[in-house]
Amino acid sequence: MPEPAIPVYALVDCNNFYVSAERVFNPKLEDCPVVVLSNNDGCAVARSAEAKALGIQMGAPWFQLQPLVKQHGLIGLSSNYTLYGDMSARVMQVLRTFTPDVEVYSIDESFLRIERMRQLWPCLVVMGQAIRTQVRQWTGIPVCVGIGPTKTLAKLANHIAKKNPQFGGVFDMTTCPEGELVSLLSAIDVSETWGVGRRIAAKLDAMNIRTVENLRRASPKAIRLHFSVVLERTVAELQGISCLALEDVAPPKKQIVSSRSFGRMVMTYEELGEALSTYVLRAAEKLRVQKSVAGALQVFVMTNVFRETDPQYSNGIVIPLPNPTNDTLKLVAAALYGLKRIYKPGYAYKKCGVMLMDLSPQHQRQGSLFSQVEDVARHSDALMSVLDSINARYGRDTLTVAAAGTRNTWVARAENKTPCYTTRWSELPKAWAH
DNA sequence: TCTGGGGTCCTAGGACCC
DNA sequence: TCTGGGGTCCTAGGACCC
Repeated sequence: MPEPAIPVYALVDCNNFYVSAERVFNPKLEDCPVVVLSNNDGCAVARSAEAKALGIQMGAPWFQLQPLVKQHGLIGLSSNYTLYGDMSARVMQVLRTFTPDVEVYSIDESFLRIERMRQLWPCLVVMGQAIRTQVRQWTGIPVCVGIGPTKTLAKLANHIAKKNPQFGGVFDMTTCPEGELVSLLSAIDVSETWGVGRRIAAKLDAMNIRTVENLRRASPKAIRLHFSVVLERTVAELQGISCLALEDVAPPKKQIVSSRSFGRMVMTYEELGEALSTYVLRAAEKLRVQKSVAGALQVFVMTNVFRETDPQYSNGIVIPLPNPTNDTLKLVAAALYGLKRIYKPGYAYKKCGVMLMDLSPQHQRQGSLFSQVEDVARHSDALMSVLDSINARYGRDTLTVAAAGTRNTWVARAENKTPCYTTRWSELPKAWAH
């Protein structure tokens, strides 16, 4: 009987991912302070090292950064999620050439199970370096690698690799002498721990737990008493006891949300309805990709909370769908019915959205006593697959629904968006020979 | 003038049942 | 005048993540 393997995890994390993805296609962005902005050119959601050095915080509103544009040549790019999604897929593809045991944790990070790789490489740091080199060479994206006996420690190892250039972008906690580890973890604020957010950090601070090392030394029982089982698990993970497994097959989503802020205030039911229908279209597309049907849908609207002197209103409503569906037309109809119930005239709306809930697998769709319903479902499936294939072939929104409107004057601002270099023939980067 | 979007999990408390 | 106990299910809200 082979011994059950003691796990070793690697966390591969792209450096300043959105900025790095933009730099692959525009070398002029190299060495400049660059931020990538959220939807509507609202806040900075990714920052180059130079931008971080200027003191720009995650989530800083773009309009407040204008002085830095003049003083330091700060560049603000509108987000290009098509590009980032495609670049992300390429990075993950490279990781899979090292091991099939890959969990894509977010658009810019993956966990790898690597204990079996020990036999193939002189040591895991060498393997980590090989990953960095290969990803850089094949995609242009710089990454750092953290290695540890649990996911939580691999995350911290990655943090150490990022913050300490002497490690060359790879840090292996499994071979680090205890003394050195203690001094490294003592220098990291407890809030850097995966699972410790603002609230918990404040509570821990009151208990004199301020560094990762402090939390690692805490008693899991005491932590369970003051917090929940989640943080108890985190402490165990810090102590090297693996509680979180690699999830290499992504479970289907339990809810799908689509919402956006508008480029300008929207007053009328008609315009809100057009925006909402557009979001339902997106959500329904995602729903069909994972082959699910929705049993309910929530609609919500809100005014601009930052304009405190404006009259404020926000509301939401859940619309049950007695026959779970992934038919865009039915979902749009339900959403508009919900909107009618909560819309109040006289307010300046800033945002609305839709959430698809009670998702279940499409093939488990409940049968009906009446065969007619089955026929209708078949027709709906056929129509939706035509819709999806036309839009996949000719671009999103080639085929849409009338309720989504055609003027769309409410769409978000995106004043500095780069081309979809990798996903549209017409926007391929051009190379000029001299 | 301008402040993002999309997820998951856990817990407490109420409704309801026997 | 006396007024149980235990279980399940559901939901809202709070915490976290990127």
